[in-house]
Amino acid sequence: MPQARGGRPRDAQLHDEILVATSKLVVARGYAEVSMDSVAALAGVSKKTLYRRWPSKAPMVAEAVLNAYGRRSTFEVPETGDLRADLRTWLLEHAEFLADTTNAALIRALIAAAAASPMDNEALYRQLSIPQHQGVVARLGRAAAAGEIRPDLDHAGIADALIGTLLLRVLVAEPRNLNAATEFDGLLNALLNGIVPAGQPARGSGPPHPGPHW
Amino acid sequence: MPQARGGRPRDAQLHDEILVATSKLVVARGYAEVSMDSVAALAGVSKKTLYRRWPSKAPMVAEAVLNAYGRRSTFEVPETGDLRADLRTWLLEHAEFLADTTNAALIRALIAAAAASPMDNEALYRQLSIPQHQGVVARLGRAAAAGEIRPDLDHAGIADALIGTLLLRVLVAEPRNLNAATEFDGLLNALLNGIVPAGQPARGSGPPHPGPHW
Amino acid sequence: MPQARGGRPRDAQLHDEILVATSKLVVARGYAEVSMDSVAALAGVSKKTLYRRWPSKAPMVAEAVLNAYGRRSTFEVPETGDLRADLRTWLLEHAEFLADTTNAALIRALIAAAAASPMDNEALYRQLSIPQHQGVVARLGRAAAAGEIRPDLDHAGIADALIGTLLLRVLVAEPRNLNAATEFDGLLNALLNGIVPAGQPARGSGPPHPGPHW
Amino acid sequence: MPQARGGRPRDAQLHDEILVATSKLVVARGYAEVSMDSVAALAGVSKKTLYRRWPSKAPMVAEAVLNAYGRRSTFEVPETGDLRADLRTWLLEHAEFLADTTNAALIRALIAAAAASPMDNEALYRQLSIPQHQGVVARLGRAAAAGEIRPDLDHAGIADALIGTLLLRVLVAEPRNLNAATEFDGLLNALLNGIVPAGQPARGSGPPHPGPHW
DNA sequence: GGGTAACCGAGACGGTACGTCGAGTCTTTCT
DNA sequence: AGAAAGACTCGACGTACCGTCTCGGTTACCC
Repeated sequence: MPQARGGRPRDAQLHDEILVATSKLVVARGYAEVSMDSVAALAGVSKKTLYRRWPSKAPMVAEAVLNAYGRRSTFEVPETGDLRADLRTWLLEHAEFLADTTNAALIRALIAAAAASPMDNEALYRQLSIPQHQGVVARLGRAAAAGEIRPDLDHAGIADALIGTLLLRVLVAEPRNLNAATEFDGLLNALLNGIVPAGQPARGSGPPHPGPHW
Repeated sequence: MPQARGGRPRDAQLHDEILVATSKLVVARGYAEVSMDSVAALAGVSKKTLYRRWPSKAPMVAEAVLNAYGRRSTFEVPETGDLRADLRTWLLEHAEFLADTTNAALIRALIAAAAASPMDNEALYRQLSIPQHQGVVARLGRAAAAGEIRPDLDHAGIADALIGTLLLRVLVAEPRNLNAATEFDGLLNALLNGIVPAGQPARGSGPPHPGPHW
Repeated sequence: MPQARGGRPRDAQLHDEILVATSKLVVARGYAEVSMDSVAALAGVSKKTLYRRWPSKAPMVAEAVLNAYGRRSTFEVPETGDLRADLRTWLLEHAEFLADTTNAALIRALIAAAAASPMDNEALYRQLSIPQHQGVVARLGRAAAAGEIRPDLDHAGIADALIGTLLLRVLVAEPRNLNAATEFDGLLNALLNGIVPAGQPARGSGPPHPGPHW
Repeated sequence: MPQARGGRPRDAQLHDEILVATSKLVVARGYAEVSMDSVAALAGVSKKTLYRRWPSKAPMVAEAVLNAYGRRSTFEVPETGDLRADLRTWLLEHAEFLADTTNAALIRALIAAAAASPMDNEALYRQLSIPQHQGVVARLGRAAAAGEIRPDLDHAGIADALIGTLLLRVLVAEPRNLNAATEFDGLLNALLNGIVPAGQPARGSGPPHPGPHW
């Protein structure tokens, strides 16, 4: 049996209301401009209640962002049978998602929150990236099982490259972001078909995988 | 142009002392925990002097980080003639650099500084990533000129993927980071030789770009 | 021990336990530093129980102080037939009582409680001072009836002066308090025998009261 | 020469503005309802500035009250040659002063401040009472020098009795305060002419003073 | 070589947010 | 129904940091 026999239980509904209020403010004003008082006011809650649930502002905002983020995006990699098209669709969906001011604000707030509490910033980023990572890895796994791609690939490494590309785009936020499609096509072209000319394997061909017979 | 006719000139040496003090504190405590007062105290300087040189905390920290970063790393892509080996060397150098807590802290601080002043965060990131970006693009360009790789590639897209991978690693800082080599080999294997089986181009291969004739 | 169905049996006992806990804390920390939570914790009682019995902190502390005070002192004015000696004894008893840090702390707490709830501060002070006031007035009344003192005196005014002297001593707490005896003797000397020289009534002697024929 | 070579000096004018704002709020709302924020707002000052000058609320309010009090009342004992009339005038002036809501509020605030910081509450009361004390003692001294009163009196004890009477009146604040005159007359009658009948000295006549020849 | 203009250290200042705490109320479960 | 436990609102507390300003005092340039 659990502890906590007596006493009024915490209001579970408040948890959500606080997170929603927090993410609204984060989107509207950015991490630094969100104060605990403003969150408390918007959520109709006292600061004490905030601090009962989170030790400080950073983890509260982090949870709010993760919560809002998870609510808005699943972004499972589609599965039409055409891997290139599926990955392209997935990348474009993300690019579009991040092009939305609201969503970009959330991500930036998470970065700020992570910077403010260096202790757990790894965990924060991981929570953000792992779902996507797993989605890509799973899709590649199925492609491999279907013989669509070579069997000796490091799926995690490829997923990291794709996610890293997206991450770099959020942070740098270049104006050329608008035509994300051609950039992604360039990457996918390289990745799918390889950089080296078709019949000419790169020198010192990759030790860890069973080299092909060329 | 005749600026500053009269008056005592700024002490150029102070500039460096301040930047060094700032980067020390950033490494030790993280961006959020570094206060202007603490920088002033450690540098033996008044706050006024700080604000005479930088408009606010974020650009000061950014310059300090860039300064410290530039002092420690050049990381030009080597050129042995073996592209795979060269990129592998370059990736590992960076991974090793970022595995040092001090350096990772600097990068994280820069990201935090950028998040704190969204105005110029693009410029900040670009200052950090562009040198590396250009290095990779130049190396790919020379490889293309030498016929070492296919001529129709989007070098910028590939560079972004590599840099993005590294960026993701700093932020997420997974424990598996220790054996970066195998992950990089996986990525390079995919990138160099292509994901799809050797003789079987992916379906719908590269529509938007002038597809080659294979 | 048979108790009622619902649960008021501890009623009376709890009351005392709370008051004792309160007065302990008041003595140890002073009025402002005593929190309802600390009282509840020390008394092993919930805050709700406190508020079931008193409307707020001030009256609770007031009752605790009055309770502790009444338990420690009666201080009836003695009646040996010698008024000066009796008043002197009474004054010294009080001075000694108030020289005890504990007791002085109680009085100060009561004053603080009264200041905190100006509504009923009169009642508070009166509860504290009236018993003493009545004691002095009664003693003076009997002295008057016995012809020991002049019949035309304002006993209440004299009592106020004596009590006021004591009150001033608690609050000011001068180091010279140690030899209270001589100060009291000085006051009693003036009060008993008069300030003006024996045979020379003060000018404008006592206009408002029916002056005697001297 | 004093220390504090460098640095911007404290703005001396702020000191007064803060004290004035504080006493205004104290009069309007009472001690407990005055917050540091409200004082800062009314004085047009930051909280930091308040805490630079006073360690906490209590001494700040105390100084403000003492300041306002000293500004409003001198209450030197008049000197017409008629001691009884002079003391009567002085007592009535004080009673009238304390009957004013504003002034009573100040005194009560001082009491509350003293209760909140038990450390220096003695000093607080002393600052309040000493000027008055000295005034009465001085007046009595001159009366003694003029042969107006007996030479063997403890002037301090008498002053304490008068001030104590006033203090008791502030605290108890009885409705009968309105006709303070008759109460004071009663006290003065007793004090001036003595309690015991003219020709009949009290038994056990006061040891410490040179007893008269009865 | 005396002015003057900008520098420098020190630190007060306004503003704003932080995280804590106390008073008093309310809601649960247990007895 | 009364009691313990403890969550809840409200609002003040005292601290910290940012960026500005004001001191006394120090250089450098320029006339």
